[in-house]
Amino acid sequence: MRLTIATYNINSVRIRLAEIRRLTEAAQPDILCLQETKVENDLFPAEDIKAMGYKYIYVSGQKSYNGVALLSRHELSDIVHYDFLPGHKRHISASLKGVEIHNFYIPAGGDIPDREVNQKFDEKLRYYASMAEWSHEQRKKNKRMVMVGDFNVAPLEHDVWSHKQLLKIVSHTPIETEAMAKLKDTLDWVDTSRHFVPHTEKLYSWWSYRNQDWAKSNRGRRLDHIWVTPELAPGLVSSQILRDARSWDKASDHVPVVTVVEV
DNA sequence: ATGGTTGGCGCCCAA
Repeated sequence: MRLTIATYNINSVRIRLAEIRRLTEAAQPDILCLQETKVENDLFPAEDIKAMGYKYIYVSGQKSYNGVALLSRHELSDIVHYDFLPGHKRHISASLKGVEIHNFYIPAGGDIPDREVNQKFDEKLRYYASMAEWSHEQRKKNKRMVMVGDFNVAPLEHDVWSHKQLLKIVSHTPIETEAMAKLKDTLDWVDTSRHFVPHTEKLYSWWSYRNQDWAKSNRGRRLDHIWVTPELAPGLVSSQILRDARSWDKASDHVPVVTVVEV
């Protein structure tokens, strides 16, 4: 079976329905993983999403902040919510044809890259440590897995517009990129975007709202990721970052990442 | 070096 999986930080699901529709028409994902839905479960716009062809909807939401969702054309099983940071709805997972799909919204970490003075930065690093511990445990299960989401870290030199200028900026500090590398090593996760694009080429999935002309300044970062376990890598067909989505009407500051894999 | 914008909520917080 050929599976198309997309991840999209939509920064409020209720005001971004037109953008979700555009993505579903452009990429036709089987499974669409959303982050920052910013809505409680009973207020989730399920009927609008179902009208786009996503009959199966699984959500873990809260008021105002965070919130994740899995939208699927196929019925999923084994819905699980991890609670790595109590009170924050940042994870939902499910299975399809023996493949586990995990959707994460990893904490952004605030502005100051010092865990002693910034509790949010400490929470982010602890979140990564919890994920690494969890991922390491999965070795025993020997399961095919996909992990997607807004990981809020741009790991490589060319995942940011200026490596040198961002080394002290949260999302690209060495302590964060090392935490992500440690997580990646636990299961030898394959970064599907970089599987198809050389590490020497600039690649971004997020551009700040605070730039007057995002395309002209092009100060992007690659914060959104789709990883697969090694046994799925031979089945990878394509992976694309939908840069054009940044110029859609009422765009999110993130754009979707879409990976096609034979499972 | 600083500030810039967006969304949700409600006169500020998080990103």
